Amino acid sequence: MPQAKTNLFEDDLQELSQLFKALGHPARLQILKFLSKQNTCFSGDINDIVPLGRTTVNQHIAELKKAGLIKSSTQGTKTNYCLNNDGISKLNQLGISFLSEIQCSSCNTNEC
Amino acid sequence: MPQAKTNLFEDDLQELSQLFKALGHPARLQILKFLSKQNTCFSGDINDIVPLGRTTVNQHIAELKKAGLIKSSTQGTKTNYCLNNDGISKLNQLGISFLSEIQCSSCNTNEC
DNA sequence: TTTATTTGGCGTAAAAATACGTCAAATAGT
DNA sequence: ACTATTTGACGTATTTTTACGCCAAATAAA
Repeated sequence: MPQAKTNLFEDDLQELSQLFKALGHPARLQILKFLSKQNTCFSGDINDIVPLGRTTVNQHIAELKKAGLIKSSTQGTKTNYCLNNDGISKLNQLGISFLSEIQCSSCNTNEC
Repeated sequence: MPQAKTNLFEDDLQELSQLFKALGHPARLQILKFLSKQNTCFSGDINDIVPLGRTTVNQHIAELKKAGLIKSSTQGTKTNYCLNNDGISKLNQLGISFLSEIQCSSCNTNEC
């Protein structure tokens, strides 16, 4: 049985630091910023704007997803990524103004 | 000559992600929070409150220092650490409310 | 049905972060 | 002068992160 990994730190610190960690890479900030501009949820050609290989970008995307900051839906071969209000609202609650502009209108409706 | 390491990302993204990265570990958040409570700048027995070995804590302290979020001064064998308004104000500008309470009154005067 | 696109998954190399132990210097206390 | 404290510095083992290349599945296009 995999041990429950005792938390050395209080849960809120743990959670908060996870959020900050997710923001701790320029590529990921760039992706979030980009997604916030495309108020129509855009596909994974985030690749075109991030100066890194596709695989690497995918990894960063996966991390943002894991952190609950973005989500995805598939349309054919393409995948649409958009901001996840669940996570973004956490940031807003923290008052992170850098991302205050981040509100994807078409997200969290049903379009993506 | 060590090459100037071309920046793949825009400077503001780079700088911002560095800040977030510094906040991306529970121990470092704990330290910042602790320092904000001790409005009298307190010494390096941050060790007592962080559930990690002394050397490790020192490393985290060093990172916070590198990020410009804290600073230190020596008194005898002891070292006083306190928040560095230079860095903290950056956070405040970002609107990070978690740390809004962080204002070390006696810091940045001359007491530490 | 072939062929091209778009992705996710897997493996992996290199670098960075994390967590310590040990040691040595500075200084405070006896 | 000797001893104990408090630190920073150094080395190092592990783990994570970062960055890719390659392959395979799904679907769109020819």
